[in-house]
Amino acid sequence: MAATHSQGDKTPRTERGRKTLRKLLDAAATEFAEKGFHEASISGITRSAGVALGTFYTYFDSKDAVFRALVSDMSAGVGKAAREALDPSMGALEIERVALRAFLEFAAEHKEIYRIIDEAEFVDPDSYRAHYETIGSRIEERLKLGGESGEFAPGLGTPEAWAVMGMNVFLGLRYVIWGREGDPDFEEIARRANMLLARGIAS
Amino acid sequence: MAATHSQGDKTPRTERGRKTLRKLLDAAATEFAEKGFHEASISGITRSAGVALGTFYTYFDSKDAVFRALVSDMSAGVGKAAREALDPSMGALEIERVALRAFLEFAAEHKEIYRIIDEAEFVDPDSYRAHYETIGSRIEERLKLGGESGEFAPGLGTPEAWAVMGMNVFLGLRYVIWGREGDPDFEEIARRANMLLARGIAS
DNA sequence: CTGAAACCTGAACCACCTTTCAAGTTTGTT
DNA sequence: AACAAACTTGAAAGGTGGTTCAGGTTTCAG
Repeated sequence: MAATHSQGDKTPRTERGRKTLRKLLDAAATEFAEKGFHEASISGITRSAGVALGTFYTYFDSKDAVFRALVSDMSAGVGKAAREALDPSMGALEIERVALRAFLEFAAEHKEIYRIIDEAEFVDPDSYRAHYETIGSRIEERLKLGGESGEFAPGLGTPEAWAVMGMNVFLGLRYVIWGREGDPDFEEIARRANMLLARGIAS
Repeated sequence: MAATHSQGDKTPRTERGRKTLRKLLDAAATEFAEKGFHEASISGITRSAGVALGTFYTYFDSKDAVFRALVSDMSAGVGKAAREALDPSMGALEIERVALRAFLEFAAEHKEIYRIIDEAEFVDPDSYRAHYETIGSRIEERLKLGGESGEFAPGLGTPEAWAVMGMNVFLGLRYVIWGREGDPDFEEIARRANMLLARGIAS
């Protein structure tokens, strides 16, 4: 997952190099999540990684480059986590419920990731867009599959997929990132969202 | 709408002052929307406003301050536009459809606003959160009203409200901000989202 | 008309940070 | 062991842009 960055030829060739790169990526994730892209500094990253300032440029061409590397790694991580939680033998509706619950749990354990991906809207718009279009396509596919199996209405498409994605993201924002005392747990949230999805809100 | 900013005592006292402040706010909105908060510069703002650099500090304490002033003005603008499109005599479901269509149309005409409010997540997190919590509360209220009138299921609350808000925001992102050739029009989007809301997606 | 307050000006100050580089150290291969 | 390539170092170059300020101009109440 950390192999295909294809920027010049900065890939480390020795064990020591690989370790330093890993330290830099971890430090960068923390630094960017804590301070945001612009407040974060390379010297902060190298300090917290325990290497000299110049070492950074052995592995990355620029501040933007390390941010981009992080976004694509993390976007891949989200996708992987979602795929692993799902089991094609489940019913279509059940899949959506489990996907949302898995998403909420993943978000809760990786809040940094979400701050970084959100900031990509401004620092690296292409990756940001690619991230949501990939997820949207995956949801759309699931909806179409559900339509074919007869569990979902026929004719569902991109608008419904983006509606579902928006639901999920905003429930994550409200109940994971901004969660409060006394909020319902993730299971309950996923259940209610699934109810909305299944029957709508009309009486 | 531009009266309550309460930062120190920088409110203009003469006609000339009010005009300069307006010019600065307009220029700042354009500059921030085009370049984003960090790439935008005070000197760019004052240049495009046609005043000297130092004049900026007659009206704002800092770059952050002018951004905050913009966010709260714009957040208020969004709320106002939504309220004006709605008519309490409409059915509860119809209200949601019209609200979404109005939101999409408003977003299409004020794309700058959305870039600025999104960036507030990083520059002015409190305003960002306040923005969505206000909108969420308003939706929740509508859902509860619909529940009382018997048009909606009883027991709808915060999770459903945030789900609806997320739907709307992401449909705006996909079809307004990232709209493509051949996309369905806003009326069609609102109709499909409303269908999902009414009956869900189960067959 | 007149003086004080409001407003405007733009050069200079200043703090901060990304990026470069020449010199030194470590690693791995022959 | 010995050498080249990989890696590390940190001082300093080079920029940027927010913020200040002392001095000038405009406004407006009395």
